[in-house]
Amino acid sequence: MPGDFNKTHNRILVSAKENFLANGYERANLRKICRDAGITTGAFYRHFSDKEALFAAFVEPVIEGIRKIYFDSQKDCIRLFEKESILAAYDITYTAAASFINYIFDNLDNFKLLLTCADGTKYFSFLDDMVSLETDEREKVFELLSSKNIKFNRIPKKESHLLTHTIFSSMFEVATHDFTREEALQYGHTLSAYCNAGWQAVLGI
Amino acid sequence: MPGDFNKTHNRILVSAKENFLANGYERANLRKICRDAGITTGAFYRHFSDKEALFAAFVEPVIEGIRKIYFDSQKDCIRLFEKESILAAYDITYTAAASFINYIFDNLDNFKLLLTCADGTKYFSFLDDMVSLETDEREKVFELLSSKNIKFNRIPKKESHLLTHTIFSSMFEVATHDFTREEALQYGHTLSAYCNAGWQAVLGI
Amino acid sequence: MPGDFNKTHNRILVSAKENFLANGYERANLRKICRDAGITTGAFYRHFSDKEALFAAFVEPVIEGIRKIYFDSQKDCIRLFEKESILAAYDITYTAAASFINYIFDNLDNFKLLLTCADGTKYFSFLDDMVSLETDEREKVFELLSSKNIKFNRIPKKESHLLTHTIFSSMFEVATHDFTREEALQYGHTLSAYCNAGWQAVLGI
Amino acid sequence: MPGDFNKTHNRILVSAKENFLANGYERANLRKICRDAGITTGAFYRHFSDKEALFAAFVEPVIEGIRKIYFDSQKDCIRLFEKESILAAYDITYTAAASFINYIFDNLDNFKLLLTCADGTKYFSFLDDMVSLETDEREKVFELLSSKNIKFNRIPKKESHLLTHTIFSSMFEVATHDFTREEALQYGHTLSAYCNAGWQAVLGI
DNA sequence: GATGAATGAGCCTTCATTCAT
DNA sequence: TATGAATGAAGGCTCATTCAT
Repeated sequence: MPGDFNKTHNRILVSAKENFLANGYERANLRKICRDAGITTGAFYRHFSDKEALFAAFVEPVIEGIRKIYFDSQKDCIRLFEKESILAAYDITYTAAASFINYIFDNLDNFKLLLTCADGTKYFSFLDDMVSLETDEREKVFELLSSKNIKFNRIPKKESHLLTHTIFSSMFEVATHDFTREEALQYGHTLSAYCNAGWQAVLGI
Repeated sequence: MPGDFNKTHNRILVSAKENFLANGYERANLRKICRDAGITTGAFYRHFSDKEALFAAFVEPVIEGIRKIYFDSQKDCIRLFEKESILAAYDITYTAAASFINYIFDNLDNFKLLLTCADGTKYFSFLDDMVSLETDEREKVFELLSSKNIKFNRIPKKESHLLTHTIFSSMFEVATHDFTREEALQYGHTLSAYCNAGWQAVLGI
Repeated sequence: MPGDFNKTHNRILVSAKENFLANGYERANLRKICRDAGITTGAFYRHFSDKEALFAAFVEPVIEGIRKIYFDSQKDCIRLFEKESILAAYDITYTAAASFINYIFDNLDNFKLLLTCADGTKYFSFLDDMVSLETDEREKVFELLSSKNIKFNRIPKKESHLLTHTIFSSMFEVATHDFTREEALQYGHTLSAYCNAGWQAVLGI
Repeated sequence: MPGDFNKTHNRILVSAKENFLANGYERANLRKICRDAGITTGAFYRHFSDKEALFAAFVEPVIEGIRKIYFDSQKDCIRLFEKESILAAYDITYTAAASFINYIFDNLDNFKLLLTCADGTKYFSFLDDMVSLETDEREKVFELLSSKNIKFNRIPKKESHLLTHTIFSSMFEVATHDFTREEALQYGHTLSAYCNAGWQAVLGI
């Protein structure tokens, strides 16, 4: 048996995805994953260094991916805000939301794993990490506004964090609530409107 | 030591809370909980029928409590909406948020357990259950609006569910982000403003 | 609470009988027995030295009783055989069976305990002990027959033991197969006929 | 030691047989069984799904086997009885007993386990199940006799059950009373004679 | 390179009995 | 004398990982 490395590798991934999705990282049984993949446990360790590395294979690429999308849209946002106006920045959230959602749907299962099955791995705080990222950016925007002498109701960073959590958690949840891509994109629009209105009400701008 | 039931019981609770908070329900080790409480594992079972019952002792009372508060404020909301106007109903969200947050802070650790350590117990879906409750109520309000011939942009139930998730998850998160009660109450106000504006934008009323 | 010793003692017995009958000696839970009896485990040890002593309270008297009945009927049997004939001895088995069965029904629950719930106690071999007793007696009868020059087909002691087992086990089983006393007595007659015919066929007398 | 599956498997079986025979199913300690087999408890579960499955490995094959033998000899018996006479049917019991006893001796330890160590498993009622089987068959024979207008003393089913118990229990007991195969076969003959005479006496035919 | 048997610490739970109060 | 909390060893079972072959 020449054991086509790639074929085996893929069979492991297929089996692992199924098992992780069904039971979560911790409750998923590595030996069952191997059994379902038609390999031995020993063979597994030729493909992945351990259970967490297997999980990482699904999750790390999309973390990278979504962060890249985030940073890009963040840059756009800042640029727009500086060159044009807050309103333009608000406007761009619709596009940003669509980018996010499209990327999520391009990698749907991986996001399901990341968002609902990561308990017990180092990725458990993914969402909160994204939120922290955005909260920090938002603080910078607040500084910018202040430096431009634009009056607004500055809220504590803690509040900003939780309000931000709102957007991200809600956007990612389309992955876990059986939305089609179309429904999700539609929802992205609704969510942007909702959040933009919310921020305007809270900040006064 | 002849054993004072209440003292031991409390020591178990203290130790359990610590361990559950630190590791989550499943990873928490019952024997360590006992060791930390200064008793043997055998003694434990005089106090609780099993590990899940121990967890339930923290969590069940506050589930009951918060549901009661929810239903009460829901009734108020409907009454106001019917007797007066939507705006009055929007207004009441500030009070409702305060009630929630106060209750959460009256039972802070229990909510931390419920919200972040319940994986592996039957309480894991608490938040989503609350959201489903509220989503159903919201559907009823939509019907009411329709029956009153009030024009609004009715959104799909799925979207409503996720938007609703936003509020609850955000409110409960004050329990897990080291807010003081005052900060939390202040945030409750902000969140209400944010969400009210959001809903108005989305529904068009 | 003056704690009427006898009342408590009886409550323990009632509870124990129920629990032993339902689960057998080993699987019966002493703390449940105490709970059902409305006493504490500590109090129990004032009444019985341990779990086995509690079981013995049911079982030892009837072991004594049935052995006495056995020895009495055995004596009668020998006497008859010596004074009269083998046939007379065969005849007396009908009376002996009736004595046994009546005694069993006078102490029905105790025999159920002894016969079906004694696993894990020193009484587990009660039936076999009875059989051994009778087998030894039968050997003596065989000697007697030989000494009288009565010809018969002497069978190995081992066979005698198993054949004897037949009678005892079958007789005791009326206790555990929901016979009424009348049905059992009737069966006792049938069984005697069956066994007498059997022995005659086997021994040739 | 890289582990030879079959060797280990056999070591487990050897150790398990010893421990089950010595202590019965429930009191046998799985960890001791493993220790005696020279493996860890974890290794055990590669070979058997649980403790009961280990016990079943001994016992299930011989339950199947003895039932097959029973049904075969039952068929022969009915055929003979219909084609020839009751007497022929009585005659065949000698052969049937020999078949049983030979099969028992071909699987001696397994029958010891089944007959004396099965308490706490689902096989505890094996003997009674066999008896019920035979009692039902006997009822059919009674019907047949009636339909042929053969006069006989029909006894209650309850009595028939207990009388039948006699044969089976006695036959199986050769497994647990240190008979050699020859002694047992000899005893099988005696027992058949005994029971045939018994039934003739009781039924009047 | 692949196998798969073995590891071994870990898990929650049970229970007859003891003994300070 | 009665209480009942506590003992503590034992029970069956799980599982990611290792390593001789």
